[in-house]
Amino acid sequence: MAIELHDTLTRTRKTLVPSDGQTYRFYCCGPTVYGPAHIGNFRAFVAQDVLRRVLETDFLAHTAADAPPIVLKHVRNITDVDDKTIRTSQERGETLTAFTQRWTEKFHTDCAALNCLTPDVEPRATAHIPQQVALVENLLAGGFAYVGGDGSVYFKVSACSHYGELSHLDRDQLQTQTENSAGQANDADEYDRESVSDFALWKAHKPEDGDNQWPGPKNPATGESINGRPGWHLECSAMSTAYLGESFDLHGGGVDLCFPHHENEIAQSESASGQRPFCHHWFHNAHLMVEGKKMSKSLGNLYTLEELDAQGYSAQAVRYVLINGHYRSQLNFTFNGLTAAASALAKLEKALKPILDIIGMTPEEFRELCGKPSAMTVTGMFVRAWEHLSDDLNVPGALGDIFSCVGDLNDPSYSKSAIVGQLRSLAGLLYCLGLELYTTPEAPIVEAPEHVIQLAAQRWEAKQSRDFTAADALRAEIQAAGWIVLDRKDGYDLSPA
RNA sequence: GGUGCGGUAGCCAAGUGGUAAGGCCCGGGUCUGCAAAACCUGUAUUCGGCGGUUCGAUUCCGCCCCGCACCUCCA
Repeated sequence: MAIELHDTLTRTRKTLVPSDGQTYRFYCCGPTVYGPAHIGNFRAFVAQDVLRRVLETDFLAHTAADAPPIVLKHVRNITDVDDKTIRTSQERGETLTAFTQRWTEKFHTDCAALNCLTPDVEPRATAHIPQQVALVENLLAGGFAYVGGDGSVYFKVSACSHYGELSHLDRDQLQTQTENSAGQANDADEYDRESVSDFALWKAHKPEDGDNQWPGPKNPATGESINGRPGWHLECSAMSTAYLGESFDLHGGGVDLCFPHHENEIAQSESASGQRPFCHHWFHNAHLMVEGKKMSKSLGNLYTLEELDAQGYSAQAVRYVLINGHYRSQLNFTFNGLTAAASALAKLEKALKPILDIIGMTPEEFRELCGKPSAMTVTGMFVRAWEHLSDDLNVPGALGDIFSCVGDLNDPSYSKSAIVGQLRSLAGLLYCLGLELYTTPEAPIVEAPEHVIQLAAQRWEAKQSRDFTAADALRAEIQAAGWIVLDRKDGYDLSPA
C-alpha cells in the first residue's frame, strides 16, 4: 500500500513516490547549534524520523522483485552560522567552530537517545560557503538579487511571480506587519533594501561579526568580493541542491519555517535553477506547546532531554509523547502525559512478554527484530495499524491498533507459527515508530545487606505465626533501611526501594 | 486585519453518514492478614452551542461561542 501524506503547498494528500523512480530524496531543516535542542525541536526531528522509517519499510516491501530497490536519501543540515551562533560563541569566548562543534555533538547524543536514525548526509553551512556564494552570484546575474544600501545582497521578491505560494500569504498583507513573533519591531531598514519583503541572501561583514566572515559573491558594480556571511535561507537551498539536485522529493520542517524560510528557499532555488518545483512535497509538523503555553525562554518551559532525564523521564517516554499526537495537530506537552507514556510503554512490554514466552523468543531478540527495517508486508491483525501509518502518518491511530491487537494476541487459540507471523508485523510497526522496548536491562540482582536479610527473615517468621503487628513493624524497619519486601505465595522478595 | 488549526469521557487521543479505537488515571472483583504485584472487569445514551440537509449527523452545510498557531531570522 502506498504512503499518503498531506502536502502543505497543494493542501492535498499525495502519494509518496520517488520522482526519479529510484531514490526518494528528502531534505529536513536541521538545528541551529547554539545550545541544546529542546523537545519542541525534537518533535520535528522525531516526526521526520517516523516518516523516514515508514517510507523505508514501504519501499522495501513494495519494490518489485526484479527491480532495483528504491532507496532513501535523507539530508539534514546543521546551521552553524547565524546571529545566535556568532553572538553566543563570542559571549563564551569560543571560536565559532569549536562552539558549534560542541553543540552539534550534543545534538547527536540527544538524537541517538531518542532513537532517531542518522541522516545520510548532514551538511554544515560553513562547509558549503562556495556553493552558497555561487547561488548568490547566479541570482545576481539573473536579475533576482541586488546589492543593498548596506552592501548586503538581497533577494528581490518582486522578481518571483509565485512568491507566497507555499504559505498562502497575501504579499500585500506581509508589509503591514510591524512586529515579529518575538514582539520585536521588524527593523526593516528600507534604506538598505528596495522592499520590506526582500530578504538577505548574503550579509556584508559587520564589526560585531568578528572573525566570522568569508569571501562572498562579487559585487557586479565593483567586481569586488563582498566579505560576510550567508543569510538564513541560503544554506538550505545550496545544500539541498548540492546533495539532492535542483528538484527533489520532499522537504520537511516545523510549521513556523513555512514562512518565511521555506518560501524564501523556493524563491531562491527556483529563480536560480529555472526549475519547478524545487521540491515536490512539503511536510510541516505543528508546534509543541508546554502545559498549554507556547514554549519560550521567558516562561522557562523550554525543556531539554537532559533536564527530563534528570527528572527520571526516559528518552523513550519522550519519544512516545512526541509521536502520540498527530503531527499536524498542536501537541500539548505535559508531565502528566509523560508519565502516561512511560506507563503505556511498560504496559506494552508486560503484555508482550507472555506472548514472547510462548514462542520462546527473549525480549532481547524481539528488541533486535524491532531495530531493523524489514521487507515485511504487514499482515494479519496488524494491518489496521499499518493502514493508519500509511494514511498521513496517523501514529495515534496506529498505536491504538497496536494496543488492541497485542491484547487480542494473547489468545490460546493462536498457533505458534501464527504468533511468530504476527510478532514480525508488530516488530515492523515498532521499527516504523522507532519505539524500543525492553531497553532497560533487568534490574541487577542486588544482595541486601545482612541485617536487612535478617529483618526480612524475622518478619517472615512473625507473619507465619500470624503476629502481624510485629510483621508490619519489621516491614517498616526494612523500608527505613531502603528495602521493600514483597510477599509471594510461598515466600518473599527483597528489592531496593 | 490576513492565513490556518482545533474544541470527543478526570487527563491525553483516534475516528466514522448508521448510532463512539486506544493509552493514562480511577472504580469494582479475584488473590492477599495487610500491602504490592498479577489477572479479570467497569467507566462518554454522547462528541463546544444553536439551527439546517437527511430515514438517520459527532461525522455534511450555515451561524455563533471558545482556544491556539503563523504573518521576515522560532522546529
